[in-house]
Amino acid sequence: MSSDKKPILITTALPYANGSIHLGHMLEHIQVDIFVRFLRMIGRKVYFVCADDQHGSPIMLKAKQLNKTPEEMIAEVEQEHQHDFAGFDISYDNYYRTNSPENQEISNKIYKTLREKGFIKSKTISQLYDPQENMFLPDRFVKGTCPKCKAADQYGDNCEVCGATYAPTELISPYSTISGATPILKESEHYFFDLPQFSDFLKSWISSGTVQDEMANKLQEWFNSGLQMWDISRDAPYFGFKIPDSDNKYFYVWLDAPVGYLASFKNLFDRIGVDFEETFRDPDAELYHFIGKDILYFHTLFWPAMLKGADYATPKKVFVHGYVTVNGAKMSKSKGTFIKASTYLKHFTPECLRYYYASKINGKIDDLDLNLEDFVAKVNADIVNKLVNLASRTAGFITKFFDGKLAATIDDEALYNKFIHAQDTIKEAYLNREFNKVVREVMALADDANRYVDEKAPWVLAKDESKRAELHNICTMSLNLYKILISFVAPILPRLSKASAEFLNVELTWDNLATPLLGTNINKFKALFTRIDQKEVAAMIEDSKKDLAAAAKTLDKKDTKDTKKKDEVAAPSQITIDDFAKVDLRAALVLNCEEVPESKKLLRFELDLGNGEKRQIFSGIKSAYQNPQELIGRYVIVVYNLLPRKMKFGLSEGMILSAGHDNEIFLLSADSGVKAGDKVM
RNA sequence: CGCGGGGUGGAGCAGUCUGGUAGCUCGUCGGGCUCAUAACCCGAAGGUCGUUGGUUCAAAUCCGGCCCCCGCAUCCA
Repeated sequence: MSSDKKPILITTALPYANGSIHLGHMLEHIQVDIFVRFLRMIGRKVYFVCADDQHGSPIMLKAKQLNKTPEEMIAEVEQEHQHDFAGFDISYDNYYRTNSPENQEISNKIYKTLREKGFIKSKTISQLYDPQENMFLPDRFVKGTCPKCKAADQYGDNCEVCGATYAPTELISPYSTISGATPILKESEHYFFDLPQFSDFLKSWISSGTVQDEMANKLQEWFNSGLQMWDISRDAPYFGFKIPDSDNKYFYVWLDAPVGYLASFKNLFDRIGVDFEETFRDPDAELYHFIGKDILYFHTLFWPAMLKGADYATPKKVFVHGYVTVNGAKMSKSKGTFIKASTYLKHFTPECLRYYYASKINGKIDDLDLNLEDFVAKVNADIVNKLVNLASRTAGFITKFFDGKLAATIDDEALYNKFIHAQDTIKEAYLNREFNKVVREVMALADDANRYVDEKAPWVLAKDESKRAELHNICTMSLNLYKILISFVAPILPRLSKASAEFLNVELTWDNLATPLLGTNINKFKALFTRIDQKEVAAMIEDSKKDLAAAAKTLDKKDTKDTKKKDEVAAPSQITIDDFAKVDLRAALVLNCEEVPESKKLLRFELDLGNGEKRQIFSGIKSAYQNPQELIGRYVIVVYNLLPRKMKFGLSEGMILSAGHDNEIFLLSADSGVKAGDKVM
């Protein structure tokens, strides 16, 4: 951390205006907030900004689905996002948006500069085009049959069955996932950012300590395979900024998204009278980005190259962190561990999660496991039993016997000094973003403090009138230790520290850390932190399940709507007997059937297809069969010659016929007399 | 050989860079205390530090092989 005079410019990654904030996002925002609050506490000037990322095809399409304009939708989402972050006490100096005049202005300026300097090339490319929706299709909106293994319904870029990668144009019988229409090839002129020209610059930029060591290999991999030209334009219709001097071309969302950082700073600076250009033209500007490991590519290649090319300051640090897992596994919607920020806040105060995350944040890129049992234990044990207990167990004496006034001396200088000296270790840990060290250190000290109280046994002294002075000193000492500890964790627990400051009648700053509270008055002690209960965790999980079930329902509705539309377009066509003969249907005996715990729809079947042949098939009918074991022994009808499909939970070798409506789907079964392996005719 | 992270008493983690008696919190058991939000203090049990080979007087720590887990490939037949 250099040059103490310069303000530090800090960002969190911009959440996409396509969904809600969840506990994964919160890891980043809480982490940065703690860092920022600490920097402010030691007197550093910090500007901390974020924004919503609001452009791109997914936004446009989702808004359409919801029957809203993109502008309406992003405004609503932005409000929800801001509300969630505020609920966690994230102390941004500004939360802005990419769909803003500032962002357009800066994006254009950067683009024009890059163009003037010869970093923008144009090239005509052929791309799949949806003739019905009149739009070019991004890879993820094209599906078709894999050219290698002939598996059906594969995405435009790679096959999930055989793992092959290919261009969307190679798909056999491709279709648009938006309209269902068959895409056609259409030519279009695109603009490219000439990233390879920045190869040398990027290598030295990365090796100058801007990213953690762990990421070096990953980046090296990209250099080894050679940097590619980056397509920064998209054809209309597109929700974004029109490219200057172009006809119907728009900036790709990832071009203007990081510029959104600058836009947010500019919006803030214009309001508070800081010179934006001067700040960001200064090559020594202390610009720090915090990001998840998924968007490393954009932040360590394109973004610094763009800034360099446009003569802006490049980031000094890009801090990469891992993901949140819950109870050791990826967040899962069906398990209810995909927890939205707003859902969490209905059950717990932000402090609990802030503390838990802090206790595990180590500045590395490891994934962080939110173990819900551990969460409850740690919050209660550390915050309530140790830390707050220190105040709680001695404050009463001060109020009762000394009218709320603290004694005039520190009882145990050595112990007091030990606490004061810990500040160096703690400061260093904060600056290295090793909040887990901060927490460990503070808890070790809290143990010391509780031990001190125990040894001095103030409750014994309280019974002896002649020992009033001693009692006074001990309780004063204890509260002073509490004051130091609570100052140490103030960036992590802003609410508790605020309440404690009111209780102690003092302002908690880093500067007055070593100044003991002597002879001053404290206020009557009230419970500063409420213990949490495992039951509340269970309630939160239930809430998450409900929440997402509701979301799934509305989505399903939308899907049915879309399907209907599709059906109207492609009128029910008739097939020949030959077409039907291609489908090999057979009866099968259910040998075993069980739930797939991680899935919200699937059951796993083990089937006997006759002649000793056994198969595993997944079927999405969980909703109608709460007790899958009851299906064992039944005969079902199976599409025998369907290509196997690799699913998240294993290989599905065929398809079980079923029929249904809404979300309820029921098995078709065979009448008695049928044997496993019998053909349907 | 895609990349990265990890495997330390029942659970969650520190220690690994800079080899030198294996540590913290929770949980369990026993004891103490009763000021405190069923909180606090003391003690005990429990680990061949994934596995295997090597370097070394000495390896959780350094080097090589192997095994397992997780994330990046988003719930879908």
